[in-house]
Amino acid sequence: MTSEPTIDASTDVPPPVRGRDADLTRALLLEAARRRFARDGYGSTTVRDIAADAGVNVALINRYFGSKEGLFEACISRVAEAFARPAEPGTTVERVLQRMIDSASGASNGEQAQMLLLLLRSSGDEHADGIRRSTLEGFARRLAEASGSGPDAVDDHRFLLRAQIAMATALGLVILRSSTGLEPLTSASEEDLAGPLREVLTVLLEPGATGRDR
Amino acid sequence: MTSEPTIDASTDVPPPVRGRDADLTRALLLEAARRRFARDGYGSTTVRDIAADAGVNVALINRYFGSKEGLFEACISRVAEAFARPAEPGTTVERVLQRMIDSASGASNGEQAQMLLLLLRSSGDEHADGIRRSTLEGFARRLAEASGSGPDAVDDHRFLLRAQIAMATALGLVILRSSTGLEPLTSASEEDLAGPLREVLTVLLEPGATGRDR
DNA sequence: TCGCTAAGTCAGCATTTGTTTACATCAACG
DNA sequence: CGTTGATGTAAACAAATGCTGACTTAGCGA
Repeated sequence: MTSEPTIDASTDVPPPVRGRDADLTRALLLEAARRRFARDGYGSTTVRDIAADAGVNVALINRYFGSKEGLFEACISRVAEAFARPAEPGTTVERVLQRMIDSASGASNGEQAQMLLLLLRSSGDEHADGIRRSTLEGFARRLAEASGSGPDAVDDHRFLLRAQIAMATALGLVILRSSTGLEPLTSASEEDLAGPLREVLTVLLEPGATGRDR
Repeated sequence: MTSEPTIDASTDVPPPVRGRDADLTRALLLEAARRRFARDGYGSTTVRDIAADAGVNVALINRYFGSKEGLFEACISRVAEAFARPAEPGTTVERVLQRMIDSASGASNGEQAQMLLLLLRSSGDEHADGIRRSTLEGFARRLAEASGSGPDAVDDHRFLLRAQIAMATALGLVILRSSTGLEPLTSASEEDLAGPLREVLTVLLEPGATGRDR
């Protein structure tokens, strides 16, 4: 996301607007913060780190986001928004499953992984934690619904639990790959991971998969 | 931070007059530190927090462990030791599997969960991170060996990858239960979790399970 | 009882960290 | 031009934090 001036002198009106742009500054701060918070956690990240990464003055964090926690909450909200978007009823198990596989087996420092990691970071602020939890619960609920959770309450509960375990697998995978340099997991290719992951998620989410013994 | 004895001048005896015992002090510090580090992470934990939890003077952290990082490393080493212990060759898949299920589905703030969480925390110190990684890799290797990894190198690699994915599931579960208050996962009983967890781990670790999915 | 050493306490230090305040600079507009 | 409001910069402050050194005290053997 390096700012690219891209000189287009052909157009007459728009001057090469580079320099003062509050929206761009906000975006740069948000991206730098997301990366830092996801990688190092809230407590280990300083506002000066973020500002330096974004190439922006430290004071602007407080100007645009009120406080460090405000910036963190803005990051969380963005992730929540991204996760809440594709809640269409037409989603099949296969779709969601493939999406999870992509997220978990993609680049360990990719945007998807960053967002997942961010959902596990806490600043101690209740509001941010609330957004975090409701985002995770919402995703799990959609997952359970897509996996065929019926009107039966008991089965509903069981499906929800299984969906959350599926989420745990994806999250654990991302963490293990990014936070620790565990090998061969970290260097594993997407194809290497897709197979086993699909098996696991299928067992958890496919209604009739494997004998539900005992 | 919270709940300190404050002033109880009325009571005659009860000031917990713990005699001078360096070993006990060290143990108290280690336990408090483990809990704090596991729950809040390294950066969000202050030495004053730990000392207060342990009911011990702050300066003793530096006396007995050199520094905050030294204390963290001591915690990590203890966890590593605990994880390296039962590496007997007689371990069957079922044994390790049951152990993972117990760890992941037990109390979300139990000792087992705390140790797992600690393995995901980083202080940024290379030495501690090395211990962390080698501990995780060692556990995964033993898991792969127990699951029947043969002399074939390719299969070995596949088994190892699957073992690490299994670890990711257990770790993700612990994180999701302790760090976020995700429901119903957090309040789920051990029996609720054991079933699905066993299915997942079996699919990953049982040698002939790959073709299992109907 | 004395004296010594380990264990523990206390106050403060140097630095970091989040935040604020005052100032500088740029762009638009009369 | 000069003004004005938005944007960015620099310095500094107060609190927090890790750590240190001097001091006190308990335990214990001579």
